[in-house]
Amino acid sequence: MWIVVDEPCCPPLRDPLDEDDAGELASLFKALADPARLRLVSIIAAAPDGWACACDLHQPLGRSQPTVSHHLSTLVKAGILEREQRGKWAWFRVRGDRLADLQRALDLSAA
Amino acid sequence: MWIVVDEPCCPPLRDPLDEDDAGELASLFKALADPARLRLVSIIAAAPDGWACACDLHQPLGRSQPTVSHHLSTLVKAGILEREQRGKWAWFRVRGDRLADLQRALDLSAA
DNA sequence: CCATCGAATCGATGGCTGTCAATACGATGA
DNA sequence: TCATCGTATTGACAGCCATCGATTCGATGG
Repeated sequence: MWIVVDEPCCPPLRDPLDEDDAGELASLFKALADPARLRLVSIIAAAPDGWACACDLHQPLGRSQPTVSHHLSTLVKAGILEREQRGKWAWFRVRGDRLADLQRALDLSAA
Repeated sequence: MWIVVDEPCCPPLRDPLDEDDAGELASLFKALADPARLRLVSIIAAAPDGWACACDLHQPLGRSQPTVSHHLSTLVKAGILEREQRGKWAWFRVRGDRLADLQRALDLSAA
């Protein structure tokens, strides 16, 4: 009796991105996978000198203050925003290097 | 009696990304905000001619067949993958132009 | 027409998350 | 020290989502 081996439909593929790297990269994308957070990054990036005060973010976003604070914290934890305390105000800046990392990660399309 | 107006902590900002655009962009990022989907894109992009058969994707991913099918469908719906039926096999290709769109969207860091 | 096989859909489930009201924290200034 | 104001945290809730087993769909070949 034989084991009949079907011919494969295609050659085997190797995996160039392991589970750990994928998880790390996914958490970066997840930080940007929300309209409120994207608009936050957009608003902050458009600030004259790159720094924006949290007090100016609630109103244009149309979200409550705790919600905005939550999103800012998420973006900081992901490394996309940088936070600085000035008196009783919190200021934020976009970390362009992290966005550049993401851009580079999307270069697998060039492979 | 006066209404005391505090001086603002910073100049007002304009919003360069409206809610609709943000939602559209966010759904693109959301499609990539999962380790399994990132690895799928990575594996498919690494295929010799750019096309990969679904039958070769379950095993390297370590996920069940329905789960992989669900993720592939998500990526196709987001426009990141392209699907083609060949006999009883489903083949997929990465749409580099959509990834390029994402790369361009991250250019707000250059502003 | 039927058996087979690859892929998609269904139903269920556990976990994650975006949101807000209420509250607590922290810095400033009187 | 106390009142004020900006911000963070807590608690709660509703909705979304990744996952899988079971089933169904669809195409192929006998």
